[in-house]
Amino acid sequence: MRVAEFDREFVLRQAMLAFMQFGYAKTSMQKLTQVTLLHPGSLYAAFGNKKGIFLAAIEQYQTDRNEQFTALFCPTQPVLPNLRCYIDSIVSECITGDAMKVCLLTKSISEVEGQDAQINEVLSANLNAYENALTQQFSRAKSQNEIQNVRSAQQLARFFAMSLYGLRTYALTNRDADALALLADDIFNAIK
Amino acid sequence: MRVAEFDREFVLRQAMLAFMQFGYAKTSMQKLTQVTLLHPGSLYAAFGNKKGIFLAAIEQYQTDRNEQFTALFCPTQPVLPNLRCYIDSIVSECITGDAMKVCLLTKSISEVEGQDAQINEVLSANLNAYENALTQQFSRAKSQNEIQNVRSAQQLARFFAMSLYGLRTYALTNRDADALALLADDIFNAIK
DNA sequence: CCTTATCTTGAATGTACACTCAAGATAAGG
DNA sequence: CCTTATCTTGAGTGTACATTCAAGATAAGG
Repeated sequence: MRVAEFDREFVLRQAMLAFMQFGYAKTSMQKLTQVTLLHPGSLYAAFGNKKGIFLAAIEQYQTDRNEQFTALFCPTQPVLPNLRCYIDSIVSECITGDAMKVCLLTKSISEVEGQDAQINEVLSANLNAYENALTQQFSRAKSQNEIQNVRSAQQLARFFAMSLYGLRTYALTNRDADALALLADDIFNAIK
Repeated sequence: MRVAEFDREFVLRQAMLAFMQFGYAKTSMQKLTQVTLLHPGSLYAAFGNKKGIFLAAIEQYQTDRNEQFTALFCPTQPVLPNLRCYIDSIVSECITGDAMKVCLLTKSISEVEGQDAQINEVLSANLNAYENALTQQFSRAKSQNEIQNVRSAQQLARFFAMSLYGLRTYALTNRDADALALLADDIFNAIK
């Protein structure tokens, strides 16, 4: 007879940013109440427990990323320039140094791998979906003769995803714009 | 008038393995007492606090890795075959699924980045040293005409290091031996 | 073999955490 | 406007944590 007052998307994006910045273990419920502007009772009523907030935040993260992805990789445009834009946007995120410099999925799987089966499954599924989305793009690039590479679209997607994971990790200790730009060039050249 | 009874290297390697498996936050002092077979008092007397144990474990990790590295990259042998062996050994570590499948340095920097200045510095310094060691190898490979790549030795080293960071991350959700072998091939081809 | 400095032991301490719950507030239905 | 279901509030609870410390054990020096 009464509707929830808080904005679910706002709450989950705030939680998402906290998890990206501090990691799962170091994001306390107190910190979550602060950034979401919700009290413990409301958070527990809405999401069950800390793990529930985390899984919901991951879902929100993936939703947001999918939107960006489909917006950037418009099917009427050639793939390669879009891929280039995509890499450059990631380099930008790495340089600015805010929470988005990390990928919530890879940061989380690196932290909690082997600790919770459910979290592992969700993260794996999302990372696989990401790889599949990239495979589709490489497949289209090949069919449009944008890429004359002998490697399969899946293989190119895997290499590309792997490289981006590495790029974000590398950027954690070297935020030099030129160095990251050169690495981005290398990645781009390696998938052409 | 009495000498310490425990084997410092054993203790630090056990701690190192725990930190690699569980991460910094989830490796409790209780767990450290279990794996090191030492009581809290001894650990605190020897290393000050948990952070001290962590930093000492990182030092041990780097010492061990340097030994392996200099053993593998013998200066009388050509570089490229050694690099190939090196990648393959990392792929093996990723597949076996034990603690060594992760790099303590990158896993730690991913978890605690921005949380403790001292830990950040130590991890950054060690990762830089790793990049420099790789640069030396690529430099030698170029001077011996093993590599006709136009990119600088430093650039090749950065790309190689980045790729390995990515490979280890990728392997966390896809431990398929064939997939990892193909990615290893791609990395090797991209630096030749 | 006795002294003494140092190590070892593990129970105890204070703190921070995830989580609960009962009381209070508020919106929809009649 | 009153009822009632649901949300909000925040103090409270039990647990797990990092850390301490005083008592006991043990090796080296004289």
